Amino acid sequence: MPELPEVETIVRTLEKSLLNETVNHVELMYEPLLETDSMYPMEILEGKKFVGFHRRGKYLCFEFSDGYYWIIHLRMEGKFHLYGTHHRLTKHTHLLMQTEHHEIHYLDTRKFSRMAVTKDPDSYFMRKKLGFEPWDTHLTSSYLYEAIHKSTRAIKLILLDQSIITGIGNIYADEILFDTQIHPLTKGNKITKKQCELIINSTRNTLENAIAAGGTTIRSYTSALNVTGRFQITLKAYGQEGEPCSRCETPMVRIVVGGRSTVFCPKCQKVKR
DNA sequence: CAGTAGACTTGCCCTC
DNA sequence: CGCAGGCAAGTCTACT
Repeated sequence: MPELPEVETIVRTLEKSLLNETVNHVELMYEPLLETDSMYPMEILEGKKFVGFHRRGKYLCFEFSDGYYWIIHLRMEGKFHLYGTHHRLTKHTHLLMQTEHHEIHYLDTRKFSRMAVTKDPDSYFMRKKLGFEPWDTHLTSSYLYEAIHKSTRAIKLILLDQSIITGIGNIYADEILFDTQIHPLTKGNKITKKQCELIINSTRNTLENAIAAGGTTIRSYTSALNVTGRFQITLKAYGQEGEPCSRCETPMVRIVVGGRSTVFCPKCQKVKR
């Protein structure tokens, strides 16, 4: 499940191989992956050169010559396989892109991911209503407090709301709440300004550590391309139901918050209501 | 307007 | 063993 650290890892990895390569051929085999309001078809990228590699929230953004941008959201299982020579396609390979020295396969077993080609990435991301990047200097405890102090929603759902802070998914939301010892059901209007500061610091630390480790490896998910789960960070909350809390040994508990599976320590993360 | 619920998608796991 | 059903994820749309 690629969240911000995984997307960052993929972008940086692809940059090493693909910078300045020209696209010779593009083929989108499963057309619904392209958003219906994409400004251009995938084939427009033929003859264009990879000139920049960016990330915005959980979106990958490849910059091409002549001002084109290919933007992709991997959702659950979108992934790239990069080959030096021709490689056979699998039934989950939905896009093929050939450059001078590489063959890029895009796979998505659940066909859940989406992509678009545009010349105006700013307005594209504007429409997605993304909040601040975790390291944006505008993301302060005052901003976060103002954004949530009247909200009746659970803090867990607030962390997943991409319009406030962008990049946090279900895995890191649980990790951040465990780290800050905040109960996931705590309402936004019960979060103190001090806790807002803790949340921001923990978000940055947690995501930085994950990026340094090359992204989390969950189940079948491989961090990027041919790089498999060699690196793996230890998750203290997500998926740890029934395991002893790493702080106090109390068995971790799983609940459902807004339809999202949520794991926390009932002793360490007491603050509620 | 804020908040919630359903749709989308499909492989996997569990129960019957 | 086959099958039905629940679950997982992030985002968008529709509704209260």
